[in-house]
This record gives sequence, C-alpha cells and structure tokens, in this order.
Amino acid sequence: MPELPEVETTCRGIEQHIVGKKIRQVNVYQASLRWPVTQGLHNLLHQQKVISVYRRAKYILIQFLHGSLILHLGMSGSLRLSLKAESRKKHDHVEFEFAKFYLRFHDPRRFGCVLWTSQVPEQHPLMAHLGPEPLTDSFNAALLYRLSRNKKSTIKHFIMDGKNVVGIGNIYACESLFRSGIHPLCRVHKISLGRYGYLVKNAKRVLLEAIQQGGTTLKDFTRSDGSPGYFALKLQVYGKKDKPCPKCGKAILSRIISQRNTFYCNNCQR
DNA sequence: AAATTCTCCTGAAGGC
DNA sequence: TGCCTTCAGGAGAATT
Repeated sequence: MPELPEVETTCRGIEQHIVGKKIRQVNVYQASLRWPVTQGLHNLLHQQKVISVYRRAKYILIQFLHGSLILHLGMSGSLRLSLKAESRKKHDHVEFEFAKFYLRFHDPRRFGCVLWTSQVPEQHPLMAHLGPEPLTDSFNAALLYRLSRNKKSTIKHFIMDGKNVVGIGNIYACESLFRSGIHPLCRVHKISLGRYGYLVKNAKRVLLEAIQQGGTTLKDFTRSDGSPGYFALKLQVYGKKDKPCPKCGKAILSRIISQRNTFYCNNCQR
C-alpha cells in the first residue's frame, strides 16, 4: 500500500526517465477509477514534453507546459516503466506511450486517480487545503501544539489528518507513535510541546529511513522499475500483533482506531 | 464546526 | 479443490 515513501520512490524512479521526453500516445483502458479519468487525455498530451515530476502529499504531479497530470496510487496502485515489448497486464488502466517505453498506471482496487488540470496543481481542489509536507520545516512541534489546543481527537487520528500534516498514513502513524512512546489513543490537547517535538522528529526520521530504503514492500507495491523496496523489514509494530515489543518484550496489541487497524505497545506508549 | 461513518474496489487469507 | 466470508485501506463525501 503506497504511503509517502513509496510515492516519493516512484517519483524519483520515473523522473529520470521521462523528463524532457515527449508523449506519443495515451491509452485509457479503464476510465472508472476513484474519479473518472479525465476525458481526452490523448489529445491533451499528444507530442507534449514532460517538464518535471514531483510529489505533493501522496499525489504524483507530472508537469507539462500547459498543465499537469495528477496521479494518486490509492492503496494498490503503482506506476511502472515497461519496454515496448512488454505486454499490458491485467489492471493496467492507463498507458502513456513514449518513444522507447510505456509508463503504465496499474491499480487492481481502483482507488487511485488519473486527472488533468490546467491550473497550478497546488491550487486544485484536491490539494488546496492540505497541511504542510512532513519533511519540511513547516511541519514542526509548534504547529502541532497550536493546532491541537482545545481539540479532543486522538493523536493517531490527528497526525493522519491531511489538514494537519500530509503523507502520514496508517503504517507510519503506528511506527512514529511507537518510536515516540505516545499511546495512539492519547488526546491531542494533553500532549506537551516537548512531546510534539519528539513526535515530529521521529515521524521525519521514519519517513526518511523508508525513502532511503526505497519504500515499504507490502502486498501490492513495487518500485517503478519493478524491484521491491525493503523497508518492511524495519517495521517495529505495524502488523506485529501478539509479537514481542522490540523495546520491552510485552505483546504488541492491535485495535481499531479511527477506522484503521492500529498496532502499539501498551507498556511503552503512554 | 468537528467528529464519525460510509463509500469506492479487488485480491489475499482463513474457515469449512 | 473450491466456495464463502472477512479484511485491508486513502481520503473525499455524507451523516451525525
């Protein structure tokens, strides 16, 4: 399931291959994704050169002179470069043809999207109201402290809410809270500035580690060139129900918090 | 306004 | 072997 590190890895993987290259053709085989794939993509993109590839939250943005593609991988999506000789696979829904290869959008569960915008992407409704990027200085303890005053939501929910900070999905929320010793059910207004500082530091650290590892390998994700990432080996609590806590040895618990399976150590996280 | 629930979808995994 | 049920999950939309 692609989280921010996987999206970042995907961006970096395709960027070096497609920037400066022209699109020959676009084929849409399944337009019914989370939202309908923008109609007329071929006419919009025919012979258009890729200017840049970058990421905002978990959106992959491919910029052209007259607008941008907005791609989201949902929870089972991937973007793969494949040689012309490689035939299309099941669930390859959208295909961007370049001179020597295809860029294929693959998404079995179809929670992702492929949209076109002629606006500045950051002003698109999907992105206009997002919080700061977690790996920038604007994600910091003072921000979380300020946003959390007089709120009674749980910290797990709080850091997964894109209005507060983007890109921290279920896996990284669990891991960040474990490393910070904060219980996922802890109410946000009770957390001190100092503890927020610790949480911010750990969230950045775990995301950066994951990016360096090339993204977490879980069920559906592979890197853009098809090789797997290796971060799953370093997860400390996610998916470890009943396994010993890496810090204290007591059993890892799991329960549903804000609709998501949450893994934590009841002894180490307070 | 804020918190909670619903929704889209397929494939893997488990039970029998 | 195979059918059925359950679960996973990003995040906007709908509801409370």
